[in-house]
Amino acid sequence: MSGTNMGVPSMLAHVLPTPVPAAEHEVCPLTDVLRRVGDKWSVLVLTLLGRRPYRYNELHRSVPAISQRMLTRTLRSLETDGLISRTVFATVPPSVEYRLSPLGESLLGPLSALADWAVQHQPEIDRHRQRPPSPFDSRP
Amino acid sequence: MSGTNMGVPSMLAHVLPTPVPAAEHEVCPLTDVLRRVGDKWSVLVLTLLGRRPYRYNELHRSVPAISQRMLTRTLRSLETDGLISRTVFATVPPSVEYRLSPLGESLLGPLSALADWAVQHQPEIDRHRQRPPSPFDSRP
DNA sequence: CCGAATCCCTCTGGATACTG
DNA sequence: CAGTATCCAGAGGGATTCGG
Repeated sequence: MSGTNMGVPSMLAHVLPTPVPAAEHEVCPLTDVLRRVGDKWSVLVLTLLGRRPYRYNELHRSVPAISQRMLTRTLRSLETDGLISRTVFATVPPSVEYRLSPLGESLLGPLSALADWAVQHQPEIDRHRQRPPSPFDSRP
Repeated sequence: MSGTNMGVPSMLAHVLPTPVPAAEHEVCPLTDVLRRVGDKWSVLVLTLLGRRPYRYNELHRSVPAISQRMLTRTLRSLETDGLISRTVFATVPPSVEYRLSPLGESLLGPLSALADWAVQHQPEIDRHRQRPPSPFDSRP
């Protein structure tokens, strides 16, 4: 699945219709996914659910920093996109189980590849960020 | 490079210190990259620069929908993180060339894998999104 | 040609309080 | 237990204008 790196150039060709993408608001599927899971909490939740199913408060305890509001919103949107499933058990008190859908599981692979890249190159990125505005790289 | 899917669970383990990540504002390297490149224009610019170097107005012509302000901002931040390089040629009129850095090129691989996933599964996601709030999946 | 500066609007996300 | 409802601050992003 495109795992083998065949040389870098134009590997993203299929998401760039033409050299000049033309139309108004580009709907790039890649950017769509990036923004989808690029919010503050989705990756964290997906990663936890990648291990095992969780119940709502169980997730909340595992990620104390998230507010109830944002946890709910994150779970709802992940469910809306079909990345996770939500099952209500009509017990007393009620319990709700969240788990990764097959679609969500299939996303973990590519995400993991990106995560590998991230941890590997973060030092280099950080070095660049802390570098002052650069004394201007110009050539006559 | 983690391309082979070894069974889904805990593939992102290295970005999850413990089951309970603890501290205040989690600094997840993966989320950091996702947000970095998940803005509106970065992927598009990176993809173009993945083909060949571009000059400023050349990029602007290739992506008419982007404002000068956002193009500049996008290029600046990509440069700040070391993903692209900026070279000023002191000609008249002046010209500025942007090109992918080696770091930027190394990112295209993982991004491309995610792009493949995106185009492959987008129909399924769209089907889910258009599905009404679901008649409640509950079990006693 | 390659930007910087300003204004303004929207969307994200946090705090807090309340409910079936 | 598993959420909703409100309010509010800050970042993202567009339009427009000006400058070296």
